[in-house]
Amino acid sequence: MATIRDVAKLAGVSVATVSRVLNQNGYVNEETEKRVRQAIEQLNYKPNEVARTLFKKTSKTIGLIVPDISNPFFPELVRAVEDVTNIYDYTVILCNSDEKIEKEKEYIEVLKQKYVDGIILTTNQLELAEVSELDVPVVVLDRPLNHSFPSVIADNYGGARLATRHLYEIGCRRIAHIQGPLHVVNAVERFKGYRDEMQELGLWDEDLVILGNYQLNQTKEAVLQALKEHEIDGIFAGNDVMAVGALKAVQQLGLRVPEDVAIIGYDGIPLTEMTTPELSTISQPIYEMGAIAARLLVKKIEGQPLEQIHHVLPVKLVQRQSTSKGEKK
Amino acid sequence: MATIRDVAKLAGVSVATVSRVLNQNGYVNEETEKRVRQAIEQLNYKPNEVARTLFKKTSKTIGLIVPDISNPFFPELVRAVEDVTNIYDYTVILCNSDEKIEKEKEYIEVLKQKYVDGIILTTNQLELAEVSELDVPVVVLDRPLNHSFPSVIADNYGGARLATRHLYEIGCRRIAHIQGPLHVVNAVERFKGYRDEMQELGLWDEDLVILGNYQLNQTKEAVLQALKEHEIDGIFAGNDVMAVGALKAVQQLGLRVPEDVAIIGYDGIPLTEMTTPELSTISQPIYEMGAIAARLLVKKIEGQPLEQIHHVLPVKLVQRQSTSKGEKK
DNA sequence: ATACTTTATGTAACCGGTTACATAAGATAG
DNA sequence: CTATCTTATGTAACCGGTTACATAAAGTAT
Repeated sequence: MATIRDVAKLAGVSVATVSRVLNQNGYVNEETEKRVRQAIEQLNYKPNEVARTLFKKTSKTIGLIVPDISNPFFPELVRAVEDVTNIYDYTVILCNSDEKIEKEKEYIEVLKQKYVDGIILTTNQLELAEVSELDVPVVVLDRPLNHSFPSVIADNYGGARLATRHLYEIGCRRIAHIQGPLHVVNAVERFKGYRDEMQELGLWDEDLVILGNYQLNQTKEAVLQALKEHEIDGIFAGNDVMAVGALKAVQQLGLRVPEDVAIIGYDGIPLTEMTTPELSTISQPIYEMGAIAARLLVKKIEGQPLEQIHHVLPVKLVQRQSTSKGEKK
Repeated sequence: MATIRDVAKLAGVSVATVSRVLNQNGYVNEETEKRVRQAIEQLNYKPNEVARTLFKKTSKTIGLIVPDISNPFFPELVRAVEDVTNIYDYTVILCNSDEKIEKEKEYIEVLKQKYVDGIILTTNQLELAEVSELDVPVVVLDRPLNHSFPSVIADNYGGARLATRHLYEIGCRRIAHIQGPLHVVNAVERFKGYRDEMQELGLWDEDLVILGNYQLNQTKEAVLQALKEHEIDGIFAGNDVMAVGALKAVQQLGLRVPEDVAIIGYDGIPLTEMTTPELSTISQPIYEMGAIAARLLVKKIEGQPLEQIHHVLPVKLVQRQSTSKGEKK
């Protein structure tokens, strides 16, 4: 691997001049520049990014901490972050935290030691104190953390009300909710939206709340149980995977979707189009969320002012077969 | 941020001694070590990984190039790589190539400039010449590239024969194959397995080969077309997503799965359990593939000998409802 | 003609670690 | 008692870039 000193020697100039050519700053004579570029070409010289990082304290790398890339909600988010940061020449270090605070802390430490320029965090557990100690730019994605960092989230509460109301409007009156893990802020927000809407509709009944863990099988079992114990004609699942679990349970009991039990999920991942019947869902602008977070982070890194710190993106109802009963209004 | 010199000053020793304490090499007096550790504690000193990288030329970082993390086959693979490399204290830079040779080359260049210790490549387009110029350890994952690098792949050819034979055994005689993109080596291997098995069974008919692009909608359209033009009672799809496309097409025509048309996919992603009927598939040990590749890479980086360079993992038939016709044998 | 600005280039310190080499005291061997 | 080894520590070069500062020639204003 050729170094800048090799180039300098070959071109008959000092390293400073080569550096000036590379970075296009300072004064360099046209002739000299040509010679330097030739030397670079000839040696196939590529500047060492690590040396540059050490001096400049900026690595053109960002950290992205997600709970689990295998959760089908995240790949698209990650992809968006990668796409956008790449435009600005950043690479992405991917970290899976499994929602474990210990892993998050460890990763943050490692990322700092590697001089990442910024971090996008998808978490809801890290304490304000911990995170604000960070001296790197941070953007919080998908989970409201607190108000000191720029954030990008979707309207969980509103989406939940929308889903609940939709089930009501197609005729459901005994609407159950499969709630996600209680330690996940978004799951709680969605629950609140459901609860408030149900109360407003005068349909609230706490027996209709089913606890899920965002996984297929556990949800299916929980829903089987619930369907046996309570009368239910609509299910609002806290995410799409749990909606599939509900679908499986309903079908297993020989009930029809949506005629006997209508189902709506949450997130709008591609999976919802693959089931039979296709699942209605509250669709979040997943890619856009990632893209906006990435843009915010880049701006923050580059010291540009942010016009808007907190972004709450709208969600939208996507009605498919699982809530299309014809006209039972 | 405290540096090693700050620590040295506070502890009243030289930087060399601090370095010795940190790296546990060379001689250090017990008393001295205690003082140094105290100083480290007091200053909350964390060694600067970049400076270390510059000198040691190893970054404890690897690059992972995949076609597209949004393709549901890859998240689990990525997760496995992350899990395993993390055990050995590596972090992972994730790169999406979209199977574009230009992006791959760019990423490889950037990764090298960042002194990554190794690269895991999921590609089949990069020429031998290009890749062997790399002076970093490389492991090829999921796609056979050539024989100069360690590789981890699953038995695509065998899996395809298995799938085809399975359809035959449950009574199908007009077995179509949805082939993946022709530039993807795996897709071609699967096609060959299908073709050879069909020929051996005396059922080969080239009209039964449908070209898919690994996507849902295009596949569905192609299958609708094929079902109208040809008699078909079994479909072997080149991946699971295309199997869902086939399922949609069959159902849209009012045909029953598996009674009228049996369907089997390939990959074994979680999606296959979420459809109705659940999809039979050829299951690849996805997580294991990623884990093995990661272990190979770490070994290569650390200069350990590899007992085995090329790993071809077995696949297995997972029979579910989409190929369970009762006993029409 | 003098003073100041612009252009052009080089020297060397710096970023924050690691380590080869030098030095020296105490332990052990012959 | 001297030679050699082990233990302990420091000095300074090094990794490969960037840049402050110095120097000087050429251009421009007064």
